[in-house]
Amino acid sequence: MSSTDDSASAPMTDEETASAGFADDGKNTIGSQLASRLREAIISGELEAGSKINLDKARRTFNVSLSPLREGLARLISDGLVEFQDNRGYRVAPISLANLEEITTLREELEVFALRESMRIGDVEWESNIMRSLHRLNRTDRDASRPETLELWEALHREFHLTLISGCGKPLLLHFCGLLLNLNDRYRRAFLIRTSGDRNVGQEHSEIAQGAVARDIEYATDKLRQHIHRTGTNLRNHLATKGIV
Amino acid sequence: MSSTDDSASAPMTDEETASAGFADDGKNTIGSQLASRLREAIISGELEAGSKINLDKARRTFNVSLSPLREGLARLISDGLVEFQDNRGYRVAPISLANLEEITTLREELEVFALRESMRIGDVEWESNIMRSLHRLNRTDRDASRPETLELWEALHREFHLTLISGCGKPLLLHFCGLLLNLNDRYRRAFLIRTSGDRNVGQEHSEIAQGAVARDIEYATDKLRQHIHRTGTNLRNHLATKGIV
DNA sequence: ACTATAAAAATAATCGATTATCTGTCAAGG
DNA sequence: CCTTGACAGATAATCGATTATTTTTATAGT
Repeated sequence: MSSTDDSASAPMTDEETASAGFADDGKNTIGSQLASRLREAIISGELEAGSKINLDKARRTFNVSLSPLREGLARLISDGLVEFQDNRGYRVAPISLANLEEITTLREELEVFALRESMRIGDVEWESNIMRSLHRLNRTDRDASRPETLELWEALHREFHLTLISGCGKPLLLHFCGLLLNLNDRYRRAFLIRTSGDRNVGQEHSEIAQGAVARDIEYATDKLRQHIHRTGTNLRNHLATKGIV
Repeated sequence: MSSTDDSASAPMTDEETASAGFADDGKNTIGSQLASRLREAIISGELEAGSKINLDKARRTFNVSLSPLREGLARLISDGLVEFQDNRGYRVAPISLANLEEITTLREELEVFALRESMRIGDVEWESNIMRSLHRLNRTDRDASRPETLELWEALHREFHLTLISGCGKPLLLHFCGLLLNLNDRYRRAFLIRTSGDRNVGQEHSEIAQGAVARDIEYATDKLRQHIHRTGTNLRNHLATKGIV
């Protein structure tokens, strides 16, 4: 919980926006910056799942000292992306079929619960945010050939799912869902070059969103559950193809 | 996830058991030891909720250098017991009525789900562990007048609840439940000098355990949910008494 | 008096070097 | 041959000092 996070913040053209005043928000200390860079490196698969993280090598790679490096790695432990053992250092959290299935199951439980709660107590602001996130997401194509497109889509997708459940008024629950989303994204970015042809993900998102703002609890939660489940199934098949147990 | 944890480990008389060989398990590095000590200090209320943690003062108090101190604090962030902000340091996570209610709600959702899963796929080993934990717990009195008794009971209680759901085969879920249990315990130790007179907690635990090993899903999950809910209600009243919002 | 600004103190973050621990290798003994 | 133990190299953990940032205090101007 807490800690200066970022990932899919808000608009902002790109850079530090050297214009108005000074937006102090995000990545300040070296440790924070490293956490972001490492998180991205792990989720994108740049750092191989299960591989050991040599501190000295990493120190040189990122041009930093040990203290902030450890600081950054420590944060990724909270995210479940890095594992640690005393005197034996850090390693990128491994991936497995069982892990993917657990993530999918828990997403079905927690995200659906959070959506239900959001529909129960969410306000108009929440509704509006959903429609905005949906629009942004659906206006962005996920082109496998261009990685930068992919990253943008991932960020917007994550944003959409989090916005959907942001009305639930439960910080801890949102935290858990955010973690699961993170973990799940790693699998998608590693194995899903394209979504399976029989799905229209854009429409799935639209249906969920519309059900949510219409407060049709049964409809919306059903659609969300199916959405999560399908993604899980797809990913499972891709994993199987690559022979991962 | 991961990281060398301890809290309510296993038997062990008390000390490091200077007898047989060398049990390398737990608290090795200074950072790990600190994490344990700090965790205990926070849960027990020794470190006041919401208070700032001055690094320099803490460094002198615990007779350590900054590196391991930060290391230890970083781990407690994962536990949700400490909050952090760039350039502004650490503070003990605050407590509030809303927070307690969320913890209770999530425990009802997650622990009950984990129990259901455990009953579905748990093996005989799991059943046996439950009976053992139950017996240990019920043989231990919770005497408010002696703090050391209290700590032992807390450890066994935590152990019981975790054992109950340990058959679910879902590491992430168990991790979440462990966090929630931690957070919840802080409230109990801070505000529940004695359990309310109209409860027989020992019997509640027995009923849950018996239902679990008998694989009576409806009965066991109902009892667990009620158990968690009652604890939440009790704590809420105590908080209200002390004027905490 | 009240705000705004600047200096000073307190505090957090980082660095480079040192110390402790682990891991693999190789030789001696069985 | 296989196991055991000592050594050496690699790696992680810790320290003390330095640098950067924030917070407080003091000062000047209105």
